[in-house]
Amino acid sequence: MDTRVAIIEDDASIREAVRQLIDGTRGFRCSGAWRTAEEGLRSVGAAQSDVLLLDIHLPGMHGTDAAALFHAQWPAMPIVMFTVFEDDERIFTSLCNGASGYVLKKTPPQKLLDAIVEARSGGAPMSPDIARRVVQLFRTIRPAAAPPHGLTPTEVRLLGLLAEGHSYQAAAERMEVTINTVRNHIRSIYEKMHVHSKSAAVGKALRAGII
Amino acid sequence: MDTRVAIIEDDASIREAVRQLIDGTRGFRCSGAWRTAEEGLRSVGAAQSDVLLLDIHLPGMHGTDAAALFHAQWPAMPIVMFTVFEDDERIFTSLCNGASGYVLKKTPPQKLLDAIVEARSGGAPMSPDIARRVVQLFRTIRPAAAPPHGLTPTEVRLLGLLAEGHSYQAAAERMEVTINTVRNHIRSIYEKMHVHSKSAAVGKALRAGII
DNA sequence: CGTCCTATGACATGAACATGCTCTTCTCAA
DNA sequence: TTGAGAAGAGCATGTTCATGTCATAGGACG
Repeated sequence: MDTRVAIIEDDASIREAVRQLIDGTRGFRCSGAWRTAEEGLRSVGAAQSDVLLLDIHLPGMHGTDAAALFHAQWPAMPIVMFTVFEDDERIFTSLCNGASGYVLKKTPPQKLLDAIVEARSGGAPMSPDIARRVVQLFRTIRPAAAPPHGLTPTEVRLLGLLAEGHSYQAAAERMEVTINTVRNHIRSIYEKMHVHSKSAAVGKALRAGII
Repeated sequence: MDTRVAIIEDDASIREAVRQLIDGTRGFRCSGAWRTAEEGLRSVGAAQSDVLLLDIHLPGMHGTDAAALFHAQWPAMPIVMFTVFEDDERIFTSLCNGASGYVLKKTPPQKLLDAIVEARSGGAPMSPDIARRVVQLFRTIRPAAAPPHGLTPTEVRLLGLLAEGHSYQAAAERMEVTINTVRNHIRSIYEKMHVHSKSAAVGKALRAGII
């Protein structure tokens, strides 16, 4: 299954260039490209995207704010900020608002594709400069460390999809496995978390900061 | 000029393997390899290293604590944690203590060399899993502004019970109403929240800070 | 004084879930 | 190199859920 990428970018030439890069690469497909966050918010859900590329400087709502709305509505869809800005404020806000990656527009095409793949597989793609700043920002803050949960990455991803409201069948399609495999993962999640229902697992996972 | 790498790692076989990897690669040179942080602290300065590879599980002082001492004494020398641990606590402590990278021991040799180069050039090399965790830690410090949700107190209470894993029947008993009433409340919760399942409602409610 | 909203209760039915088994493949550490 | 653990896949069975439709009673509001 192709990786479906949605793009929100106001500069038409950049937008089309990225779209062509994505549609022109095996294994990738552009599921939609919009000029503003507002337009994307109305359409990106229907587009069933795996990853969202989100510009920051947009007409209307800023990308940093839009990230929060997209993340609230589709928490399982990784958001990769795609911008020229590399100031701490925007990086910090974006990541706090739910973005999972942050790549600069000067990133070469292949690296951008790598970042999309990394984001889809649950990673956190960042341009080197950004990664450095993130680590530096880290030293200035004190987030609460989550306790170890013993869940595998697959199980965490599945939990995320369940929290979004997916059925077993829908989650299986997203994860590209059969429903039986999903059942088994759920089974081990329940064992590890000591729960016996989807909603209990989702509740516990969110409160524990696992997802 | 070669990139001079110092290693602190208690496992002799790993230590020697890394030393050979580094010394066997053009452009890299091992400037020293020690078994404990204490030994390293006495020698690494003289060794004039560009990058320090620091294990966490060490006899004597832990790598996470040692990072603070190394960073205080040689602030310009990037420290890359090199470990099997990927729990939030150790990641968090290491980065706060001055480490600028965090790579897992399962990292393939070429990637490890890449990480060293990236660290030397001011970057923040991190294994994909680690980068993901770092970004997730960021999200925990988001100041959540609770938007109005339109749910009645009864509905919120019911949502709380569902999030704890109660079934309709169990929730009905807790609320001292019949299961049919619970069904009807759930129905209006779903309408207001635009969801169609318990887990979706619980997921959305927790992320929105309703419960 | 109607009427909108909330809370309450009921019945029915098809879909989704929870959990009991068995099985293969792969990786990694002992 | 063997064995444990994780991921993946399948099947069966009983339970719970999601949603349709219908109904009564008490506040709130203009």
